[in-house]
Amino acid sequence: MPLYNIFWFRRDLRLADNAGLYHALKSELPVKPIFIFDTEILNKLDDKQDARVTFIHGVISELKDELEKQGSSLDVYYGNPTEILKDLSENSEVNDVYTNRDYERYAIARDESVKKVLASQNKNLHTYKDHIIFEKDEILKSDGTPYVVFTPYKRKWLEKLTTKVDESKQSLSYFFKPYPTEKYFDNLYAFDGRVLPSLEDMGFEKSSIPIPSKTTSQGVIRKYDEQRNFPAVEGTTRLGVHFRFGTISIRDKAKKAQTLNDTFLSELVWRDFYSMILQHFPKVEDQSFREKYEAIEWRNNEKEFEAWCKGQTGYPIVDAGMRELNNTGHMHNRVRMIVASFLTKHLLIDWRWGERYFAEKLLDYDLASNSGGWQWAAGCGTDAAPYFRIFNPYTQADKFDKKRKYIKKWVPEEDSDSYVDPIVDHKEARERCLKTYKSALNGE
DNA sequence: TTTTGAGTTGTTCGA
DNA sequence: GTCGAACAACTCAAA
Repeated sequence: MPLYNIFWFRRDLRLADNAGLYHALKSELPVKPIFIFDTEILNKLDDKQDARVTFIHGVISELKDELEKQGSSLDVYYGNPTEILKDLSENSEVNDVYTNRDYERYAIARDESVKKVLASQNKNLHTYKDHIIFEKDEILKSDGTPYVVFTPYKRKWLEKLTTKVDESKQSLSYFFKPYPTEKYFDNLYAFDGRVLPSLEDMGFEKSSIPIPSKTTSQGVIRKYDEQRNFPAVEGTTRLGVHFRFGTISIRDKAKKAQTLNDTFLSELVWRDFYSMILQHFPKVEDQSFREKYEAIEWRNNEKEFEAWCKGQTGYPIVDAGMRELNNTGHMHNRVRMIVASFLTKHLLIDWRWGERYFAEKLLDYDLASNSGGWQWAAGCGTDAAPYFRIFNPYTQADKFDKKRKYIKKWVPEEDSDSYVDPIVDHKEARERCLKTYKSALNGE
């Protein structure tokens, strides 16, 4: 019986350019790939037709097929990762476990306990950077502390790209270089994988929400800066869900962004920025980065929250966005800002309520970016919009959906009697918001 | 240590 | 219709 290493897939569901898989395959021993449907996460999902579960299930099934074509397979488990890896580590054929790093609070705790369990068998958990370009301590100010303002962070991030780490002659940044994982497929362990549990086995049903393609036309990226603000146009890449689950490589896309469009590259820097913020300041998961803002007296009216969720606020651009989200698991970025501003400022509902709703619905939900974005909108974040910057939903619609194509698609009744009246008056809500924020921040 | 310049995505008002 | 200033001071980054 040969000794082998385990490669544990998590948020890196691909074979190409996968850092941890590459390192595992380069180790001396054959590699057995595994995936775990984590009950700690799945049990918290209320929607039994969660589109992300359907998506992951499909991806895992494909991954298993691909590995079988390589003469190997994928062992898929359903349960608590620490318990499963404890059982596996007691097998004397298992040497070490390889995986890619995950930076969320739950994942960090989970990996710590897995590490302990493995250590009790004198086995190691080897972890690698794969999900982002730069980790939290790779981009720091000259005094060694983290940036909390985006622009200087980005400057340093771009500078770092050009640093020479090795002597290769390639002009491609070292940090964008792909891991030639496929070259080492011979080192995959030959075995018959366990039977893949069905969605129903895990208490879920197939969702009918389609997943955006992972191939984006170069044209979209090339014109990203011109077109990204118009929700009626296919001007954004919709790659978020693929970054989230690692079905594409961030290095590969960053490399393309570098040559095709600075603004798109900038969005990928934002992704690293908010990941870095979450790593250095884990509290931002559910607390305002700026403590003063915890003093805001949210109105938190549940009826109004429900109207917002359902897209029944009487503000066409807001309702269009929420209905797009509810129906597709996606919302255009410009509209995300508008609905977030509306919830926190017009309705004075705690940004955490909105953040949780997005977490439930968004295919591309990512804790770091989601809490970063919501805190930006609420004004309580790192680099936040000043609180008096309150989006006017009418002006935003005129500017970015001039022909009302997007609005008409989701709110066809906007001009008819059947459309709900505005839930609040813009001017009154604006003044109420300014007053509420002002008194909270002045400690009154 | 002090100083200086700057900060994703806006809106409103009045000239 | 267009334009600039005010919004309200504050914190951060870097010299």
